[in-house]
Amino acid sequence: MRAAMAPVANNMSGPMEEDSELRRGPWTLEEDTLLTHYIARHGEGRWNMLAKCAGLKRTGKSCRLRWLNYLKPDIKRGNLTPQEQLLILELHSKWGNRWSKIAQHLPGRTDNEIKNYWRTRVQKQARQLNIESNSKRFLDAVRCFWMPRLLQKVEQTSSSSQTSVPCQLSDSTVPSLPTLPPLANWENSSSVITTQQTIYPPDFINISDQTETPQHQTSPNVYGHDTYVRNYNSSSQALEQSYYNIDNSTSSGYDMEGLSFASMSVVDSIEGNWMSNEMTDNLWNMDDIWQFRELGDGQLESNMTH
DNA sequence: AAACTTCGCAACCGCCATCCG
DNA sequence: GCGGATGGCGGTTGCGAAGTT
Repeated sequence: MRAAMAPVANNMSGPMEEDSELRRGPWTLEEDTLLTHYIARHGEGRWNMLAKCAGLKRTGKSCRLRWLNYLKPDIKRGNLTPQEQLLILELHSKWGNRWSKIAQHLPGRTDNEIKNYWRTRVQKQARQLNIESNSKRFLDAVRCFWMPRLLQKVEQTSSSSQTSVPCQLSDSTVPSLPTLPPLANWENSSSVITTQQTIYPPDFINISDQTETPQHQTSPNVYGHDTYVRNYNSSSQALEQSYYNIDNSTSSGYDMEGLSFASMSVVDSIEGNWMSNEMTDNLWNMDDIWQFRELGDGQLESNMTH
């Protein structure tokens, strides 16, 4: 789909006549062709000059953006795969809104696309949960629920179709398992959850930028990837036990600083729900596994239980 | 089927850093 | 060292499509 901003010419006149010829809004096929051909011959860079020499009535900035976000041959189009989504979540937890840096780890994806994904999908979930999307509560929820599910989805995808994993993850860019816990706050809360020391295997991932200190330091490696996945692929009960010492018998749920998920048995429902999804469904998002409704006084209940 | 709402995303804007004469 | 040009980045806008009422 193309956004169809009306082509607007600057309505300046007189001395600024040259500016008035500058086009804005959606690019035409002709413009795309001009830009593509020019870059094919002369390469990119010097965008203002490039725009003039190519005969484009566009700013250099506009040309650069059009090329980088749309025309460049290695741009990957289509829905983000679970792998890519997982990677985005992981990297965002490390680097925040540094979209271009995150995009460097997703070949063929642009910072703009990732930014849009975050705003339209991730922040939407935060809104639905009535949590600030950059709050610790939301990040914890993402780590503890969304990312593990994504990981399992990744596993299912890769095992069911070994032929193509759209996201070409190198060893250095394999997504880490959720940077789970900052769990300190959980332990300090009245949560019925007590956490085990390590919830994910840092070794699974090795995001290349080793010079940066993750926002949330990880625990020593305990699980290998296989173990981690096995835990997920085993019964959800075992899953719960392996990740959280959840006392299902004594509580209908747990309270995460006011974020009350319904009983953790919701995991069963959640899995049942998205395990049944078509593996070929590329447009897989959090909605599939993470649907809550408000119960009032800030409490949330998963729709999966219904 | 029409009106309305929400979603997805391309494109723009403004700020900042770097380059270069 | 200075200042303009350029490039890069994150935030925001606005429109058509899709979905809902």
